[in-house]
Amino acid sequence: MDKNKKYLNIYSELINGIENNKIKANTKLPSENELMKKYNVSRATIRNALELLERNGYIQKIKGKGSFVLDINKLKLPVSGLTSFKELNSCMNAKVKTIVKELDVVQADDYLANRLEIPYNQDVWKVIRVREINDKRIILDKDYFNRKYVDLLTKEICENSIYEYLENQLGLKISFAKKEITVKKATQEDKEYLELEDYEMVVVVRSYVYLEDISLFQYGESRHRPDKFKFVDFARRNKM
Amino acid sequence: MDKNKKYLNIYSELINGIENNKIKANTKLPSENELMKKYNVSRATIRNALELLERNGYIQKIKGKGSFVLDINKLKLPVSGLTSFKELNSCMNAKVKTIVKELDVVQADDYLANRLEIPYNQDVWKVIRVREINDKRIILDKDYFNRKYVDLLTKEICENSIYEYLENQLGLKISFAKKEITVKKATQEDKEYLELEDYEMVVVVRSYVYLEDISLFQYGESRHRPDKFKFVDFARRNKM
DNA sequence: AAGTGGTCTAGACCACTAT
DNA sequence: TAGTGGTCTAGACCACTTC
Repeated sequence: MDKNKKYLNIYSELINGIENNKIKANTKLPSENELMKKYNVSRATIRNALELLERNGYIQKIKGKGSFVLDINKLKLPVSGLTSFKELNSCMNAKVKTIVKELDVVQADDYLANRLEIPYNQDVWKVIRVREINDKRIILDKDYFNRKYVDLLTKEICENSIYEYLENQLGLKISFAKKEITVKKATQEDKEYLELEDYEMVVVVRSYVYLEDISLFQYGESRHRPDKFKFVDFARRNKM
Repeated sequence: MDKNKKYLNIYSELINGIENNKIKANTKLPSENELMKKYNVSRATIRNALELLERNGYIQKIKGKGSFVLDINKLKLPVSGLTSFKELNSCMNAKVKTIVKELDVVQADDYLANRLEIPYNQDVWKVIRVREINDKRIILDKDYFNRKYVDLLTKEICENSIYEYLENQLGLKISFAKKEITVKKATQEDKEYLELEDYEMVVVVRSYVYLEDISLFQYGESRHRPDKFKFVDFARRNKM
């Protein structure tokens, strides 16, 4: 763990304290001055750590007063900020299963070429998965990966976490994503794959995911039964 | 504008360049070293400015390479990050109208006391508004404000922007919000106020909005006709 | 007046990318 | 090897809150 990055170590030490309730919500953190002494680092390092805590909704700094610990139980952040399945379902206690319906290399048609910003006919991984939650088929995930960045995908990888494979095995660095949430009439495909009951609509989450070097490498559509969908967002007011 | 904050001035100068296309997408910004010389400031100041640009999706920094300008047209950020109505509808060219259906001070029942974390029976502003987009009643906004922070609200204020009033007239500093997007069966009230056509469901955006001193001052529900709803999010991968 | 976080300076060394 | 952004230090002054 210890990557010799002092501010990250301090950051995670503070997070641990907050999540284990050793540092209580609505109390003050030690001042930046005190933290400097405690960790024997410069103020900029402390500020780097606190900046991360603030950005991720753990604390709120107030000028002249101090850094206040927010109630994470009340604010319950979207855990990762990027992954679709895990992020969109905070149903931690649910029984979850992934069924791979399709796993192919296809050649980009106009639609895909456009979505992935690649030439027509270029190779693309196509992955269609159904997510079962508590034995009900609730989510249909259709994902497309630029083959240039992903040489191989297997059924096993797709049944577990593709992202874990991409990041930990292939060493791809995912940096940001654009997401779009809309509601659409359910298609024939939705009705086939999902247990939609009487619902006529699905929630569609489209994502465009980029690597660290700004290359677009994935386009995905996550289609949810509306009653089971929930998206939680923590947003800070922009400066200026 | 010049608030003597160098990094904010540099930040907005760079934003202007990007938005007016003087600084082109997919090109590199000058290096931090060059920007230091250009603006005659220290590197930390430049880094403060670039950090803001990166956080807001204008650039992507790549170690060893430089700061690359992202295509804002492709990524189209949620404009403000907090306000409900404007943020959730990027229909900029649409004709928009707000109709105030109800504007009262009420006493918190159990539900509201819970939502706003105030004692039972405490005074709360209740505002119910219908939003017309292109002459169709599309959104029903139900907002509740802790009276402690908002002494007076008028029909005129509610027809324009309540937030503008709170921030610019009352000087309230809004700092962050928790939002939750779900889809629910339309209620009788939804059907009454909105032109739902055949849709049986509405998209519900619940927000809890906090001031700079961490006090919760607003709870709101924004109820949307599903076909007109769209939420766009720009998310960065968390460190660690 | 003392303490807090916000801004800023002027250095330094590092890991990474380019060539 | 030279240039880039990432981390870190040791100062300084400011505006704000608390007393």
